[in-house]
Amino acid sequence: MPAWRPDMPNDFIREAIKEDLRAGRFNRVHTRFPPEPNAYLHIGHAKAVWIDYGIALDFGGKFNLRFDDTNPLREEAEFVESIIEDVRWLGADWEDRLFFASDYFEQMYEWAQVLIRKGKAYVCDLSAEELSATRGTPTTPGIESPYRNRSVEENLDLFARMRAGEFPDGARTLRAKIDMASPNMLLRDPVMYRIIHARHHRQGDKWCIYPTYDWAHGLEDSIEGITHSLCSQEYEIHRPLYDWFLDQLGIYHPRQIEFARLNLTYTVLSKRRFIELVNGGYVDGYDDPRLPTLAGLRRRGYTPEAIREFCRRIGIAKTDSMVDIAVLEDCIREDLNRRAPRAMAVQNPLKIVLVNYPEGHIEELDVINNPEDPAAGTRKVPFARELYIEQDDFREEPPPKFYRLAPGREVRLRNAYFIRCEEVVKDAAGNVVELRCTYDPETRGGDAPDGRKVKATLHWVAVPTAVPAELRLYDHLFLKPDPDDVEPGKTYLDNLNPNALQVKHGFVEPGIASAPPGTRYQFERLGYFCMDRDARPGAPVFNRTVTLRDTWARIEKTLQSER
RNA sequence: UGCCGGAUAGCUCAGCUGGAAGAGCGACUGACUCUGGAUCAGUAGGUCCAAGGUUCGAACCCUUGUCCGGCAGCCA
Repeated sequence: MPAWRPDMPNDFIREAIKEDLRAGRFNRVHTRFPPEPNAYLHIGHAKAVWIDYGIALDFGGKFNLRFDDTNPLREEAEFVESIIEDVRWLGADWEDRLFFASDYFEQMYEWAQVLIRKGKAYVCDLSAEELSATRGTPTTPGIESPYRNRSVEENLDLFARMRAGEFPDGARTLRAKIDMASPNMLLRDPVMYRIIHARHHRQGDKWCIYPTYDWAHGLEDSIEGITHSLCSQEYEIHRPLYDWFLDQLGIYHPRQIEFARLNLTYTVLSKRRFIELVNGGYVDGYDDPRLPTLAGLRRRGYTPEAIREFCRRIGIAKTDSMVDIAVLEDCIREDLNRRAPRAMAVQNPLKIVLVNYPEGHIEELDVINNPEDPAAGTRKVPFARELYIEQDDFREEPPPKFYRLAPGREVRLRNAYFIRCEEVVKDAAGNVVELRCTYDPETRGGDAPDGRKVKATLHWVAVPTAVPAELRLYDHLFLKPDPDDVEPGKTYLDNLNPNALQVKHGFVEPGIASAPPGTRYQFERLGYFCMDRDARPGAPVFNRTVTLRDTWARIEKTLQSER
């Protein structure tokens, strides 16, 4: 019996595997992740990958990446590449075991002949419509096909001719002969092969009959020596079929175990809906940072570490679950708080002038890169007479509990000086366009020698060296936790959050303006940001991954409701 | 009406072969503070869907009921 990590999670699948090992049903662990190459992976797939790979890791076993490419109508090589990239990015390692179900087609064909010879499969001439009509309903049995009792010889001959391309699409199928009255409708003589004259992304025109999922999947697992075939809940009712094919063939028999698929609040996790959102122009492609695709999350600034931590926290459930997206956000905050260097950026600039600061002078201030990580060191940040601060950080008539800048009030500029607002400059329309302030040279670095305190610290960027930056502020894609929570006649699209993306034209400190795409920062007091691939050197574009945890906003809300 | 799952803290979920009810998030309280939005610490919370049964002992096993989800592609 192999050793396993003593500190591994204690979920029901790992328990089942331990039991299999104890009982001698298997003496090793080998899992696989079997995506169909017809879409981009999303966070739900990350959960599956991390269950499959994590279990292999915990039991000192092996893990395969296998493309389940049995339907040439839907699959494309493009998706093979993106899926490989995503799984590798997540951190799962399949070593040299990258496989394609289509490589097993010949073996599957031979096994199909075995079933025909055993009288367990037959060629059926019913059309798709006829087949559907004779399948019955969940509560009434189906009707047996008139072709069900063809001779073995005739079945073998017709099956060979199906393969040879003698029949058009849909003309015939190969069906398993099981039980048309089974309460499990999947056992009512399911289709094993269908005729599809289409070019396969790897097999080209070699085949015109293609195996269905139910027939193929167990065989793929068997061929690869998988021990535990882990899949999502919707395949539970397929398990009898999975077992039936393997038992009839008498070949090596892996064990299928199902877990609940992931649902996340304020978003959707379905290929079909991604397509609708992209084609409808609601988002800008499959790697749009508003989408929970792995490509989108990566572009948004999520790290593989955060996604793995998320998978660890949500665990493995048997029942359908809806996970609060706040858990995912907490994971990325926790990770980035530790790792992301701090920087200063202003989203909605308000210019201030320090009237007692020398004109034309620029000084370099030493600033700590990450208070959570002393090893991150320090950097120089330029300071000057003219600065940008956040519009929200100034109120001409401050409400109670507003401790930021206001006329006559003193605050600290982070890592710099105390400043006091002396004068408010407005345009003809009465809008505040500039603040004239004084600074206290004695407070350089941010502390007053006389020990006086200020109640607020503001972030800022020096005007002469400020670099204009596009800041893309992302929020939840949908307005409601459950996007399907709609009135009759409306759809989930009516719940789209129109402010899921807000573009701001702000400024960032010069030192970060040319960082390569993918570089992550915490912009002090604003949130975590990640350089987008649309950026050009000197013309930065930052995506907001997530805001800082917003305790103050909650306090403010309760204060307001008390009044 | 058939079959298969499920119901545990405000939310989302763990809870192995029966042996003193757990986590994360959220909430609340406090500490600290040059991010009043960070960080850290602590507190509260549950008729384990209901009723009955087996047992020395049941969240767990059995029965019945209630409610929720899934299943009628030649998709995976």
